[in-house]
Amino acid sequence: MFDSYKNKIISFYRTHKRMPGYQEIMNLVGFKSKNAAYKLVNKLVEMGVVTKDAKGKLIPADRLDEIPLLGLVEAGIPSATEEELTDTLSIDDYLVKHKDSSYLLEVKGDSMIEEGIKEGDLVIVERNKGEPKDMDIVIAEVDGGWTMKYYRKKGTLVYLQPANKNYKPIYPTEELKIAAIVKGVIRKY
Amino acid sequence: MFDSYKNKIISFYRTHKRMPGYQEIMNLVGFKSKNAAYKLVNKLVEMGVVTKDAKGKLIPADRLDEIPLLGLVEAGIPSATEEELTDTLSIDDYLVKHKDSSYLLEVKGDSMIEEGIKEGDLVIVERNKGEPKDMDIVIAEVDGGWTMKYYRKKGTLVYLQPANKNYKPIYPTEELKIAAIVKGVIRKY
DNA sequence: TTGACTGGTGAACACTTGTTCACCTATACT
DNA sequence: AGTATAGGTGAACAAGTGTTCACCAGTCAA
Repeated sequence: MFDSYKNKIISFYRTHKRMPGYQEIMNLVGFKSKNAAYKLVNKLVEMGVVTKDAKGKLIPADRLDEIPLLGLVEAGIPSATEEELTDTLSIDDYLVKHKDSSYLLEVKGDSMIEEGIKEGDLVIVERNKGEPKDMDIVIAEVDGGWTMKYYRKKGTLVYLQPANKNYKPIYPTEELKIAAIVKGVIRKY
Repeated sequence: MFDSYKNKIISFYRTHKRMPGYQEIMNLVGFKSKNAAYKLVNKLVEMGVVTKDAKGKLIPADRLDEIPLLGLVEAGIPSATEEELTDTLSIDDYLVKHKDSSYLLEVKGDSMIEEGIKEGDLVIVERNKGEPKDMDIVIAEVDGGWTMKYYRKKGTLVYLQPANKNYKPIYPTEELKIAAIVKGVIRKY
């Protein structure tokens, strides 16, 4: 009878992509007084489900966008009852630092298979981030086509190395165009 | 002089986690009339940067939370100027279908290395999703500890198979507790 | 029984909301 | 010349915003 209130507000946020106002909360949960909604909200704030900003407007607590991070696989998954999980993580924020210069690319081929990047995976790449370091994974142009490889730099020698024994390193004949540096990998099953 | 307006509103959303009101937009971009903000907003709506809901309130267009999906690695990265990218993707929504039963676990060890899951990766797991299928990757309890393995089911025979030649399959002696099914993998560089 | 909470109603407040209309430039194009 | 047109100001509107105060019905413990 109380978690129900919470869930209604959360699902309002999920569908409307914004927080409800107090009158909207009234209608949402069936109160007849705006103040009842006001008190309900304050309780949700104390619980950390939701936050208010400087103007009192509701903003979603981090937790709504985030997913519980439970720890190591070895530790297993705690029982449903003890929901005292402190650590949560926003996948978006974890993977993407600079939203304006980040892009997703779909992986074709198996040239990075030993790095754990398989065909069909998506890689998050960041553009304009200066010179890559040795062993960074980069998107580079060679012979008019684009590939993903390790960026290798030993002294003045610069080349591209696949993560697959079956392929040979690529020593660029002309200039080596680096389009972006790979910052993350995501795979869906 | 106009993209600057757009960026100010977007960064307001990024920092405040909600859309500004019209008066807030005024102060944000330096207008002296609320109506100027109103017209600006309507232009942004036509551009698809932002949307209005039934009550006229602003809600972020999908694009703000999403990241451009450019296509295959082979296709490379389009030049910065031609920003006509239609396809965008929300990493969160892509990976997480049921937010309430999804959790993140950190991977230890190399037992799934041939599946491209390395130590330090995070896996997104979903709980309570019924019986796993053959070759699903699961979090299971064996001998009092938890591991991640392939769930194998051949007729009545059920066992756990690692994705690493150096390890042997595990044939459960007693009951096999499946805690969750792995739905995704994320890795940050 | 008394008294303290808890959770709700109802009304009031100053302010912000989204929206509309009339007016005022500039600049660009015939 | 004139005349559109894009982009801004200013004022007004009803409705919703967050917040506060007074009040009231139950439940719980002393």
